[in-house]
Amino acid sequence: MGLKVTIYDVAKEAKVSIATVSNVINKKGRIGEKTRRRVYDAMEKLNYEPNVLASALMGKQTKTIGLLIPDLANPFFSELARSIEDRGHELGYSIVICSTDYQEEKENKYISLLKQKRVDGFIFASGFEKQSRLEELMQEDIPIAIVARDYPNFAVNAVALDDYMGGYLAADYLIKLGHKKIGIVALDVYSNRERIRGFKDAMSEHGLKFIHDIELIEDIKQSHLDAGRNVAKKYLQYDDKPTALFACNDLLAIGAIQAARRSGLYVPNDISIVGFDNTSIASIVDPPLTTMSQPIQLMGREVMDLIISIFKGERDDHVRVTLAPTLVERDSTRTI
Amino acid sequence: MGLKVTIYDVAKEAKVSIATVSNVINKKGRIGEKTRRRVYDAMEKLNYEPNVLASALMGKQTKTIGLLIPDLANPFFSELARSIEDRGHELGYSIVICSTDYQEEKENKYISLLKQKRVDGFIFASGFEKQSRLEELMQEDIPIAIVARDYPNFAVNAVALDDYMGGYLAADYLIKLGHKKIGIVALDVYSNRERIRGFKDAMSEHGLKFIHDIELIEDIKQSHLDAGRNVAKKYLQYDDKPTALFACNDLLAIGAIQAARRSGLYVPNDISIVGFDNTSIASIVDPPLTTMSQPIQLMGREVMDLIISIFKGERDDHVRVTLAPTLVERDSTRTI
DNA sequence: TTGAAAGCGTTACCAG
DNA sequence: CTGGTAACGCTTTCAA
Repeated sequence: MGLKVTIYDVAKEAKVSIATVSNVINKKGRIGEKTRRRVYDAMEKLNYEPNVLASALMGKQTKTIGLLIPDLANPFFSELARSIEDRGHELGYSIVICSTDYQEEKENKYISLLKQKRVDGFIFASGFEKQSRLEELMQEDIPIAIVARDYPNFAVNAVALDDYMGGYLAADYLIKLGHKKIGIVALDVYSNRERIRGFKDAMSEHGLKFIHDIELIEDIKQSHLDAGRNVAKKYLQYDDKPTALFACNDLLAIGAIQAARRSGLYVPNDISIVGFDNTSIASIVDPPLTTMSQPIQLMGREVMDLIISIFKGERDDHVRVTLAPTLVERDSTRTI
Repeated sequence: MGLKVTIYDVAKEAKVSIATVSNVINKKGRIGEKTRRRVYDAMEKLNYEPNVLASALMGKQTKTIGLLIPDLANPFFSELARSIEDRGHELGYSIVICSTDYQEEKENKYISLLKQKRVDGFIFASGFEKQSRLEELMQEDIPIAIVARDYPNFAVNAVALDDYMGGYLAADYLIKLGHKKIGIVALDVYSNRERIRGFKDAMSEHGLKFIHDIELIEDIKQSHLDAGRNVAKKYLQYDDKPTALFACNDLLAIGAIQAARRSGLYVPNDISIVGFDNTSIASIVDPPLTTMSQPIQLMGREVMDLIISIFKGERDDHVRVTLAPTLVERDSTRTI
């Protein structure tokens, strides 16, 4: 009475062949209504659970997808992973999650491990991902999709945020609030650079430009909180200090708020700060953070749907889904 | 040149039988040094990756573990999942994560799904888990381990926090700070009740008792932030209001801080607040939260090691690992 | 409409 | 020390 009931047991119980059982399970071929009933009853009675391994061996899907993210403990990625998981389960897929810590070595190890386990495909949620690694997988005909990260000039299925637009909207908002002297707190990664580009363009359109050099944070692995604090601190030491700061993620923004407070400045009275991502902590901190919202739920859903459509062979061309960010206004900003 | 290189290809390349190849892979039997080399060379040359599915079909492990948690987007659980994932990977296991949202229905669905996929075992990180469901799995001889949740009077492998001690220590700390009138913000779940029991006992030892009735939050699925805010608000409306609040998790504590602020009270000057869990948000909020720390890293590591030891058959008795919480003092508390 | 038999890629047992 | 060969549980022709 254990795990050991196989398709043979069901066949015997229903007095049919295993082929028939297999067919009714997979709804294939034409099967008499009576036999179908008998088979279902037998499965029910024996509490039969098909062995996914065996059927996967025969070429069917494992119904499992590998998800590589930089760090599951980071709220942005855990929320994203959750939304991917949700949509995956809806569609009958399990997700195995691997945190790469932005390390190429780990990434290679996980990819190889998951390949051996015959996952049906990979979702890469930002991180290290050498382009060559992706190309290898595509060569081997393993479905992959990218989320929350863009590979410019590389044909790959991806759903990404319109980072440029996010930066543009953030700038637009701040400028409308009357801010002219604005500082940037950002990491040296592609998405952040895009956001800055959008931000800069919006400023230009209003005849504004940055009064201080932008210093990108190069060590991506360090605490974003600390990094944000440090960069903000520098800005606050200028004689001609900015009246607003645009931080390229919420953690950075919170670090900036802390830096301000430590310099005896009040947010938003003395300085406005806008973040990026709208992770759940944005509404928890004090003051609640005005931030550009990434539609995390939607992104998760979209990548999942994207990779499924690849499974189904619905596309051999490559799609790039671009989602629009929206501004969520809270209390870390004010008119000047 | 794809995924399709099998043990047969390796055998042919190395001019040996597949049995020999299998043996060198699994380091079984005695094999001549020369043939071993030839096999290794062949595997290397062909870029052979063993098919885990096939070997699992033969009774070997899938090297995959199912992890059921209430909600991956909750920082406590994402941090816990991360630590489990880390230890798992070190030991060669992949983790498939399922968020149950405290719903029995989802839980059943995931358990059945993962059984079909032949995971080697289950880790249950709190949540719904009917005891009967666990018993079923144990009957079927599927290894299971519990983490961050205790089943009193039920023989199961578990690593849990000493909740009673956590409550006791929190009370002890607050009392030493001079607080006598203390309120409780907690959920109506086993762990929280234990914490309160410890808290109460510590108070008794000092001849203290609660001046207001404790109202547990019954709707566990609602936003903890809101719930904390509401409960705290009630306390703050009493004429004889408490000078300190003990919240049974960090989110609740943050809700309490917000309630205080909205009533025009300053933390910690007007009221001290201590949380529980020491999730990463505890150090981010303002004021940084004094909280009982759960050793999340250690818990993850311990459950993983526990379930592995079950795989190895190192124990047929049941173990309960109990970890001690420690107080992390930040700025949400002060002497009275 | 149903069933027999040939795989899928491994491991395990038993000869040689 | 090495190699046949029978499983493992399922899907898929191809006949009947």
